[in-house]
Amino acid sequence: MLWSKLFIPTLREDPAEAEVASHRLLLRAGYIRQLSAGLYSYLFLAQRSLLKIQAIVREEMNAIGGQEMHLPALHPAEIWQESGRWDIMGDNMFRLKDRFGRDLCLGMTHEEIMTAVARGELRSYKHLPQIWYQIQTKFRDEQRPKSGLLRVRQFLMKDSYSFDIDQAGLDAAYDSHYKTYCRIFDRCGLKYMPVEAHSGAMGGSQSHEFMVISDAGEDFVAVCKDCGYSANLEKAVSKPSTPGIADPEGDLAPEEFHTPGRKTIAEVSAFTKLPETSQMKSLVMVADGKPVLVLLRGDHQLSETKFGAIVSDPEFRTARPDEILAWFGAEAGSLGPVGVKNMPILADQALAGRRNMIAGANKDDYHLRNVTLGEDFEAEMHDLRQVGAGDECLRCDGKLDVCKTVEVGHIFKLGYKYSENMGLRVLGADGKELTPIMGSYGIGIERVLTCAIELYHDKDGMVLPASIAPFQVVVTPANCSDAAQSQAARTIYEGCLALGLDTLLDDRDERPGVKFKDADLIGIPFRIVIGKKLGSGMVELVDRKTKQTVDVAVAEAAAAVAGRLG
RNA sequence: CGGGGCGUAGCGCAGCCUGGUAGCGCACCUGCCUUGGGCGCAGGGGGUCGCCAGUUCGAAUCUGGCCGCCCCGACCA
Repeated sequence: MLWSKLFIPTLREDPAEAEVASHRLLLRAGYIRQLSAGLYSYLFLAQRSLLKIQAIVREEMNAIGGQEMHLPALHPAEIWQESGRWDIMGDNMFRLKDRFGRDLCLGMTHEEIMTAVARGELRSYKHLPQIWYQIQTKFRDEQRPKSGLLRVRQFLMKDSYSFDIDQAGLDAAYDSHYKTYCRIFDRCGLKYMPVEAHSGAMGGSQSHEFMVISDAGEDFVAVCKDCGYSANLEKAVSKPSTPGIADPEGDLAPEEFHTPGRKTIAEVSAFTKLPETSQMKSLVMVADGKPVLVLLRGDHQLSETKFGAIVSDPEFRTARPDEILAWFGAEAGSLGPVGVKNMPILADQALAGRRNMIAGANKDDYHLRNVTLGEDFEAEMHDLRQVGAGDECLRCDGKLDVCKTVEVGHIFKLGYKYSENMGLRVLGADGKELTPIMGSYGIGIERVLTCAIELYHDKDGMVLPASIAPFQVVVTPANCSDAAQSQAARTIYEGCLALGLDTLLDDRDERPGVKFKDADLIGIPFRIVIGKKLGSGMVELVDRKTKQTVDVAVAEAAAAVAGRLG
């Protein structure tokens, strides 16, 4: 295509509101423009790149028997009420009413709709298995859209759904999606890692996320460099580090001591000259309207995801100061488990086997020493702790790292939640009704592009993988008013097209510097420059990533690019 | 939703404190010039100063309210 005819509004300066690299470059390179918070127009370049990503996704989904569909984005409330998610989704779902006052919503995902299609039509086990997918716009009323295309209110998702007669079938569908996702992200040129994930509001058992390591991300993942264990921090497990010093021996009785003004773990640690690992941290939570006392080792953090799963109330909260005072007779900072009778006590496994620790005395400015779980109080033991960097891997004793990541894909074994709630049944070979088991599998299309930019950029702009770049090569005559250069550029451009390359001809009447800067900014992998060397029949082939330049003959330029693209 | 910041031309910003003509750079248009990393010269177009109200002879500037956007936190298939 001819650059002079295209709308590619590049900016010389960085837009003020863009912080993360991908956001800044998408705006500067003329890929996107913002309409409103979390709503972006995808201009020509972005659309080309997104279409390439979608084409890769389609090819790979079709290769495992996926059948593409197109479903409504506007859904009646009833269908979400049937699955129970009308209430669960809360404010994250866009809701509206039609002219008759009927409740509708904009789809955040399509489990309900796919299941509704299936239950109307799938009658026999012979119809299974099925993999259905779509690549469509999803809507989420995010509390805080941010970071350009990373967290938006309207975005493209490939979501597929598998229907199988039994667990083995689901396992196979899950496994083939896992492998397909690896192929898709490989082809898109991403560096990514599959990690064990928490299945969240989707429900279901097994789940993996496909994560790209990036400071722009919002998810934290624990990774073991030695054995490859990796899991979302919401779910990750580890061996706690060894306590700073061994516990005092013996069957000692709790003993009160004065700790004036020492409220935090760190303050009590400094005051007692004992490491934080010698303390019990007491947190007061409110779940289902009732208080719960949570105990952790002093240096550990509560995993809210794990806690929420145990109390099965996603709406739990921390207790207010007035509630704490009423229940404990003391303020936060002097709380402990000894003598607590009016609420359940949940203790983290890291406290098992520990003896004679420090805890709050439930009396302002006092703590207890020699507190032992199982002797001085009883508690339910659970895994409540959030893994921290430096913890030991449970599988191999290696050290765990914690990385910031962006989620580009997520696969779930849904189980029977939707088929059961929504009445999807087929007849089995034995003539009895059976409930199909489902899986659901998503890919954030824009996030593939965003992550590629986060991973691959330099001071001059994007360095996109050729498979998802809007064009593969740009042909740049240095001086358009030079007829020979223009003519040679045209010839090479047509040669590239003839070889099936996505080619851009920069025929703009601009100075060479402008064209070079723009080409670098929008991230086209190769550039053929026609300049003064044309006199000796040569042009330059420039690699965007390495900036390395080689001279090639005019007649061979197109083939040289094609060769490099493989 | 809590905390912070910002709203002046398409983009980046100054002016506001101390009220009186709306400015700069880039981009854009015309002409000349130039042609290997965002050239140069000359001329030109473009802004209800986020919105509403108030104070004042007079408001981009002071006061109040509202709206929008960004960042941190909380939240998040």
